[in-house]
Amino acid sequence: MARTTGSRAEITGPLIRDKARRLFARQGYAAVSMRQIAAEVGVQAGTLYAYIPDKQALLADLLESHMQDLLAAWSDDPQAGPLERLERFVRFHIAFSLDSPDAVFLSYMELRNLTPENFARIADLRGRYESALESILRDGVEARVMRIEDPKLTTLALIAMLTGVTNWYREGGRLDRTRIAQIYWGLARGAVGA
Amino acid sequence: MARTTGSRAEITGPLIRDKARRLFARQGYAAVSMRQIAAEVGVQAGTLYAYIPDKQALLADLLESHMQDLLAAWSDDPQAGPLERLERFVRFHIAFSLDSPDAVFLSYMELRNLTPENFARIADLRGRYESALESILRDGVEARVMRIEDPKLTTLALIAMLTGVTNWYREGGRLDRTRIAQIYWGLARGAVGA
DNA sequence: GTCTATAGGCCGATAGAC
DNA sequence: GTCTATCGGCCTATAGAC
Repeated sequence: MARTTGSRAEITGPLIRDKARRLFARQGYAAVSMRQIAAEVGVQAGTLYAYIPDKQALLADLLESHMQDLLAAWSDDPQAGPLERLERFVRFHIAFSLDSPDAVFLSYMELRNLTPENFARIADLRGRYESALESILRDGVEARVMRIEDPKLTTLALIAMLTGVTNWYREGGRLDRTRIAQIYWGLARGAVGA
Repeated sequence: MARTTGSRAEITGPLIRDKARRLFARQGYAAVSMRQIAAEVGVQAGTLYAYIPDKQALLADLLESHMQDLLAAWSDDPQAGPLERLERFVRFHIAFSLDSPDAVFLSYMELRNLTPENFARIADLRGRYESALESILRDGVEARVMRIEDPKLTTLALIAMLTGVTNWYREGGRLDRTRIAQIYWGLARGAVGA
């Protein structure tokens, strides 16, 4: 079966998502036009609509699949002690954030540009991720290896602190990834009173 | 001297800034149109241009005056001990953030939509604020009342953590402001190893 | 699968009346 | 100081050719 001239469907689909993710993260969803995305991909604007229903669906898809990836990649170890589990969470979150800085940045920056239906679905996924950390903190308090005034607020505070890494991290900067993770783990451990 | 019919210059100017700040914070700079701002203010779109040169200048003005306010409001006490100074900084930052959540949110969300010239000016102000915290941390390490692996990274981490309060705080929520400040101070104190 | 062309609309900003 | 009217441009999304 002959291929249509110029057909590159196998790469165009993922490429649209990659380029859109990058542009949305750098300029913001509303500031990026479909023409810009198309130009980065190397197709005409109309072609994008063979892959996505509309711009909103593209954003929702990027955010939802990021949250799904994040949840799928995280696995708690209920056998381990709370401090060990927290350390794993911190290192996991930092590593994931540094591997996918655009997706992470986007996912906590562009929730407000989702339609209510899309927002609800993605906020629910985010809530599950937060719960994963919160349960570690509650177990740590119960086991008396952590001192935490308010586990819910501490969860949000720790995630905000860790996610902040995407605001300043640049490849080849002063600190390497292992060192950064080490420093953040020290901060988190201290914050929970361990 | 008779007033021009409908003239309300004394309130229109500040009102434009107030409404723009709110809209930019909620929807993002690029997603808000001048017509939307004008509608909120209660004037026609053209009228806005009697007060501001263009949309970009409006954003830059909001961000710059916020940073100026922040810097003017913060006063360190070099006589006090590092821990006392850190506590004051944490409580100040939380109080300021809860008093002006839109401005704070905007100022760390919309830097990317500034022109390079505006960005440089405002990033410099932000840098001064970060330096205020960093010098406290360095003094704390020197006085051996804090244990910090990397004062620069810790500065950014703490500010990200504290500023995160604008992401979830709602008036009349579960925790009151004093309680929130108390909890964050506990987290910060632990994070710096005190 | 991708293109060209375009519809229909909203955008930022300006000109000039009152 | 504010209005109305409008310019020129860019936007999302679609239609139809190849």
